Order: sequence, then C-alpha cells, then structure tokens
Amino acid sequence: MRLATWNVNSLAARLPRLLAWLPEAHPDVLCLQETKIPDAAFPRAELESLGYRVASHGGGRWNGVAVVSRVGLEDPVLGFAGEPGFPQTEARAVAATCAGVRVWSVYVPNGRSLDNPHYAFKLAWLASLRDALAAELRAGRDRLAVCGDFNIAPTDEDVWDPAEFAGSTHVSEPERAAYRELLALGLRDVPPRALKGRPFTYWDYRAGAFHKGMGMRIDLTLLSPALAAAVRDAYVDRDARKGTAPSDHAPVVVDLGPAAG
DNA sequence: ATGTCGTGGACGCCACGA
Repeated sequence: MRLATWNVNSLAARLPRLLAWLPEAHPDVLCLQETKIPDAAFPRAELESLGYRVASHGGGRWNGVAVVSRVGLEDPVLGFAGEPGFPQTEARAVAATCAGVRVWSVYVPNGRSLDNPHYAFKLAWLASLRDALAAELRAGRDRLAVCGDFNIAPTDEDVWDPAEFAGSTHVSEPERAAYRELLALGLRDVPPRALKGRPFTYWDYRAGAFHKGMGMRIDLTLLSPALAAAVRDAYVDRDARKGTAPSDHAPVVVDLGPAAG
C-alpha cells in the first residue's frame, strides 16, 4: 500500500496540481489537509474518475480534511469524541478504513503564538486527539495510520534554523511533549528520506524560502507498530512544491509492504 | 526576513489566517 499525506492549502486552488499528481505518484490512500472547501463543493467526481473514493470533512473557508482511497473506504468518521473547538468545533480530523488500515487525516491547530488563546487550543486539541487514538487502539484497530499537518517540528533537526524559532510555536516544549504523548501510544513517526537536503515538508511562500532550504518537517505519518514494521520506503515529494501554483507543503509518501496489506 | 499565498466580502482592495 502506498500511503500519502498532503496539505494542499485550498483544494479548489490546488485541484489541477492534485489531478496531475495522483496518476504520477499513484497513492492508494491520500490524506488531505487545508482543503478549505465545504463538503458539498468537494470535487468528488474528479477524484472518482481517477478511481478514488472520498471521505471529506469541510465546513467553511478554513481548515478541512479528507481521506481519499482507491482501495476501499469504510466507516468514515468526521471529527472525534470530545474534540475541542475554538470555540466551535472545526473540520480538523476525518478517519476511514482503507484495505484494513484505519487512516486518520488530521490538521492540528497552528497555535499562532505562545501567548495566543489558539496555542492553548492547540495543546487541548492534541491531548484530546491522543485520547481518541487511544480509544481506536483499545477497540482493536491495531493497523492505524495518523497522517497530516501536525504543526509541530518534533526536534530541532526538523527546522532549518532552530535559533530563528526561539519563542515561536511549532518548536515549544509543550507542543513537542504533546507529540511524544502520541508516540507513547505506540505510534511511530516514520522518517522520510530527503531527496535533497533535509526532509522538510513545508516552506513559507515568502522570501524564497523553498529555494533557500528554509523549511520545516511538520507533516508527519504516525504508524502503529504493525504498520511501521511493514514500511519499505518513505520520502518527501519535494517536486510537488515546485512549479506553477504549488501548495506551501509537499506530500509525504510512505510505501508499506505486503505484511501490511 | 512577514517580502506570498489563500479566502470571503464587496467589488478594486482589504482583513485575516498561515
């Protein structure tokens, strides 16, 4: 199974890039974030014409997530029990079962700044996500993949210059502790290969950040042990960050061997 | 290093989020 995750920063704006990328990368399952599109407007027919089924969770102009699969899509669930809002619940998580793998697409709140209420929301959301994932594992869903934009750089190696991030979100100890709490469930963060430089997944649009290597690894694929053991390869498709009208994130692609189905 | 994108409201730009 080829599993991928991509923050597309507006599915409407990125549809041409996505429709070009799908036949090229040919993922079996793709998790999307920042679709920024209501479910009623989701380009379902375009994806279905490529053989994919869709579980989308989108409300308004912000956020929005989806699971896209060409190997079956069962038991879709939008959001999760106890999910905190800001103040209303937002479209930040969707799960579905694809070829026996329980796949979650998540878009973790940004946090904005350490003194912003959105930062407290981010930490509360992550704690609630941990509880929801623990419940999935307790329910016997031991082939679990949690993919998406976590808005956390797990270590200083995951940002281009740690000094630039002093006092910022994405690198703070409470955020990293929340990330480690997810690993404490037994999930493993699959390290992607870098095709060039370090395996960053996000580069700001401004200041030529991509070409200067000023990136971060904040898009993660957290796999349960049964899936992590089957990883054959993982890489960041940085070509998708190039060219005309790219997202500011690149897709992460993970190949799982037959052991994972 | 905040220089770029995306959205929607209201219609040629602005506010906001990332």
